[in-house]
Amino acid sequence: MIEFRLDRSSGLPPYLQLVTQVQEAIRMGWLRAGDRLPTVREVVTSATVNANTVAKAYRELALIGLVEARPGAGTFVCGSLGTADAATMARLRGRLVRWVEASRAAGLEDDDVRALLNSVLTGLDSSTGVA
Amino acid sequence: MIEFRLDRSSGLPPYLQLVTQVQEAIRMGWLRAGDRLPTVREVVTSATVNANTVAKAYRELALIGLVEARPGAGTFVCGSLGTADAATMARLRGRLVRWVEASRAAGLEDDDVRALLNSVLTGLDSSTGVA
Amino acid sequence: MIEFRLDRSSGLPPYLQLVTQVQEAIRMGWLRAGDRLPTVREVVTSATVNANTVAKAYRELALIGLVEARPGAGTFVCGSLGTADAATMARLRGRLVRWVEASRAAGLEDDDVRALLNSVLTGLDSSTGVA
Amino acid sequence: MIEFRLDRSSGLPPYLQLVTQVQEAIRMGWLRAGDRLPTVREVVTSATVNANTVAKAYRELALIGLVEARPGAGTFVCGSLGTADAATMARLRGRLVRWVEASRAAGLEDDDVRALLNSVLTGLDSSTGVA
DNA sequence: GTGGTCTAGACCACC
DNA sequence: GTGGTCTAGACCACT
Repeated sequence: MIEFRLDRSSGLPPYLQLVTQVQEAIRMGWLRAGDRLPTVREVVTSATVNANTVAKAYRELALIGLVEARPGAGTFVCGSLGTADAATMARLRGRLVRWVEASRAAGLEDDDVRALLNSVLTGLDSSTGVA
Repeated sequence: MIEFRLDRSSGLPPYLQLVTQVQEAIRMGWLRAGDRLPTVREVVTSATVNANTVAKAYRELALIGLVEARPGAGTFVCGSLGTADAATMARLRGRLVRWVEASRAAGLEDDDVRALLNSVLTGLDSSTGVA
Repeated sequence: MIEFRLDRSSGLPPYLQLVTQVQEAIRMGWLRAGDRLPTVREVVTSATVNANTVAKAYRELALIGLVEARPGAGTFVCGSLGTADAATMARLRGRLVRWVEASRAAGLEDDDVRALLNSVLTGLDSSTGVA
Repeated sequence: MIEFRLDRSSGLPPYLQLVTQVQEAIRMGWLRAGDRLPTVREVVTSATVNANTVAKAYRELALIGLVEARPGAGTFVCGSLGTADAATMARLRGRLVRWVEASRAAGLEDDDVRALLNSVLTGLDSSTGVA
């Protein structure tokens, strides 16, 4: 069962954090079609957030088609966000874990690591500057 | 000179996106103490954003102490976000670039890549589930 | 400018009525890309509905991609629901108007007319019954 | 015997869909006074809906006076929703069928067709806009 | 002034 | 018990 963690200081709206975490869990294969999400009321108590906020997140996931709400029964995963096969994912994850360890050993904080990945993904290069 | 990019659909408030981008540029070494940020007016035209929004972002950066506004002259970087030395950074970046290439070759989207890094940074593992 | 009409006794949630009416207006060509929807607060006063309800409807339209919300500016149509060309639509509408007139002359109420269309669209036939 | 079809994504509460379908069947002449509705249990199995939901729909129909529950025997149609005589109805239906065929040939979807009828019934005209 | 989000609490529909 | 909607009112971000 997925467990939500809300970062109140991130600036990202709580309901979007919930949406993102479900998407990531599906991406990572932690949630699969048929799995049940925690009930709105469970999230309310575990994440100290308002029921409407959770409902909004679930509804948005339902609109995207990732999730299906069955009143009286719960909310169930019904879509997928395709990544690679399990073996490939494990290999990539292993390489990434080692790279993160090296980065941390070099003194990088998590935010530095994220910034670095961000710059690589957006094609920004240290030689050209930012443009 | 840093060039800002706003993602209207990210959910993150524009002014926070500006703040983040300056921080990342400093982290990456693209901006150093003494460098001038673009004027509010320049950002307004290049990023189609309201002047108040840019001013708010600069004010926030000044509060953190990363930036200093010199009336009449502009806004200048005056702090740093320590990472590693240039050589180490280049090496780490090189490894990361190759890893990203491998990930993309395996069919991963940018969001998949970010989710994967996120899960590694937060210590979440595919074997343990989400907790 | 579209004007909303809410039917409190229809059983359809008010926010869905708003969504539907915008969709229909776009379908009919009454609203086109670039047109502005009434502000949330305008709808609140004209349709005696809560601001959150209107916001929910607008947000749903934005998620579908039919509409774009520009904070501080308003909500604007940015998608289309393709029907036929204007001439064809006018011809079809003309035939339908005459058919409706004939139906009403025969004593049919609006609900009868809708039921008839419904049965034709769903392929139900008077000879086979309902199955 | 009427066969119910529930559209889970329509936003209309299931019990109201059942009510509407009985009304439409009566309007169309598929159900007449004395006809028996399927038992609650039959509907439950055929339409994958909860018994309470069916019971609620039947109760609603009884309140309107369209239906009568005879304990131990079943639920029977006992009212009518007057339309025209059979011959007129057949003629109108025939014209409508041809019109729908023309509309579909022109590329209209069912929702387009419904929107068009709606606009004609409510007296909205493409020339006057929406008011 | 614009839309967006969050909270609170109520009621409904469904299982 | 489940999710869904509506209301009310507050605060935020943006133009």
